[in-house]
Amino acid sequence: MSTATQGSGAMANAAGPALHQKVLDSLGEAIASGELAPGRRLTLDEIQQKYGISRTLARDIMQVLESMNVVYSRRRVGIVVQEPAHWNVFDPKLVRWRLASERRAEQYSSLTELRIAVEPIAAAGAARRASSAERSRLAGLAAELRQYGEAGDLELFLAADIAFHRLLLNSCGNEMFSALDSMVEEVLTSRTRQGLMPFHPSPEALRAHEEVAAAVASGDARTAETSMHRILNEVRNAMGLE
Amino acid sequence: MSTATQGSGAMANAAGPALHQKVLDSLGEAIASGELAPGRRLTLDEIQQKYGISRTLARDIMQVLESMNVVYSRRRVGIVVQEPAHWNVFDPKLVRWRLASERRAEQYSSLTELRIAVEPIAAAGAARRASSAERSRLAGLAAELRQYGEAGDLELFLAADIAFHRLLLNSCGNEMFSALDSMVEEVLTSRTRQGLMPFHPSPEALRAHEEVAAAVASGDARTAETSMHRILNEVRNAMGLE
DNA sequence: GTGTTACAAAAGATGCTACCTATCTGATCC
DNA sequence: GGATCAGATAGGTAGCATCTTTTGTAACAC
Repeated sequence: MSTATQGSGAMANAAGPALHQKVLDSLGEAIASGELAPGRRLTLDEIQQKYGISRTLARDIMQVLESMNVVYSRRRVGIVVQEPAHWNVFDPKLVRWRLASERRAEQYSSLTELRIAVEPIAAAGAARRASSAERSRLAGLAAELRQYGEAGDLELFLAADIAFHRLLLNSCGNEMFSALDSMVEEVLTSRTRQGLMPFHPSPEALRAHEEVAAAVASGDARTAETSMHRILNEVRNAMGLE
Repeated sequence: MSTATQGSGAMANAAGPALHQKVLDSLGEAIASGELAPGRRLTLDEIQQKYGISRTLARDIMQVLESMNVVYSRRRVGIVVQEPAHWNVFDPKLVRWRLASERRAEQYSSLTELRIAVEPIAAAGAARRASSAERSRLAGLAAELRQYGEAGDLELFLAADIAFHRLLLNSCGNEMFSALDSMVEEVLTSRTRQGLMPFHPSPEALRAHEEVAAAVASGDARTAETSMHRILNEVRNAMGLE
């Protein structure tokens, strides 16, 4: 009897290796969107049956959600969706889920405010600590930005803009700032793609990027910071945060 | 034979419910400290035997570490420690592990730079969006700071300082800033306790806290931001970041 | 009759063993 | 040097035992 029913497992296995990922994303999005509201109770059995997965897998997935403080689990009670205030909102998975939900506007505005806070300090850090290769690459990207911006090629402009901001975050010598690079990319991409924040590169923005690059190149932290601040002030105004 | 060895499980079970946590922390600290260097390969079997745990538990724990981008796992290869550049350095668990390691100084300096970036913007946000209860409580905390600071009671001063900065982050209306509150608490606590950054509340700092509270109370975002900046400038100087 | 404590039962996570499968890697063979 | 094959190892499945917490109920006191 102990080995008679083993065969059934093989069938469900056909779904490929990313089963874990799929269920985790599905559950994560349901929570991020509010479909599974805070306080809502789940059980492992429920998850197992809903997604047709094994208990082990359901446990693994819940373990990950618990480690993100998105749910907590207690014996006899089950698995409970946490209040959003407890979530690890810096986890890239959670950011992704929130951006995929109806509430994406809130996530964008939080991320933008975070950029406003972090990027000027990152620019100052880069001016102090970037390698010479990074400094010159930054200047090259600023030149590209002008070129594509004036030519009106939004696609190439976006690519250069992403590269510029990523490089800055990665060369400022603070690994926490560096970890924000993919989120900044997400914001920049979406404001071009989804038109949530229409963007025509203004002469001021182009000039400010060049000033940041120049200040970083010459090691002038204060100017780098204020110039970056100028870039983000436009963003701030465009989003109506002020 | 299939059920003969079931009894052995019960014995190992006596260790309490937090077995998971214990092994996770142990492994996390080993990685954060560099004892398990990037590129180092592990296997589930290894983990199982080293900690005397079951495969299920070992898998759960690795799943969590993988979700933090601290390791990645591939079939036939095993579980590989990631480069620090990929880590989710905003995960509170990871911050805790890094603060527990020999490299805690790096973590403190990253966190301090993050504070310098975020808190002024948070102060501005609070001036715009805090509730009236929050505004008045902030003013009360500023008064407490002066009282305990002048009385020389470092312990009570620390408690009020933590409460002040936490409240500010929690009332600024940005849930990402809010999520940083426990990390700020950690930094404030340690600079008092471990004397890593000796701190005697200066008259300027006391005054700046009051100015932030007053600016938030009156809804003056710009003043709140610059006053908070002044608080952090002292921190910056004290840490020799400039 | 009402409230309070004590105990029993059940629900559900926590942990374990055992198995099979898919996939990658490295060695072997031509 | 390229194809083939064997083995190692995570990914996935099943089922069982245990421990904790809740809840329901019974007994008892007031």
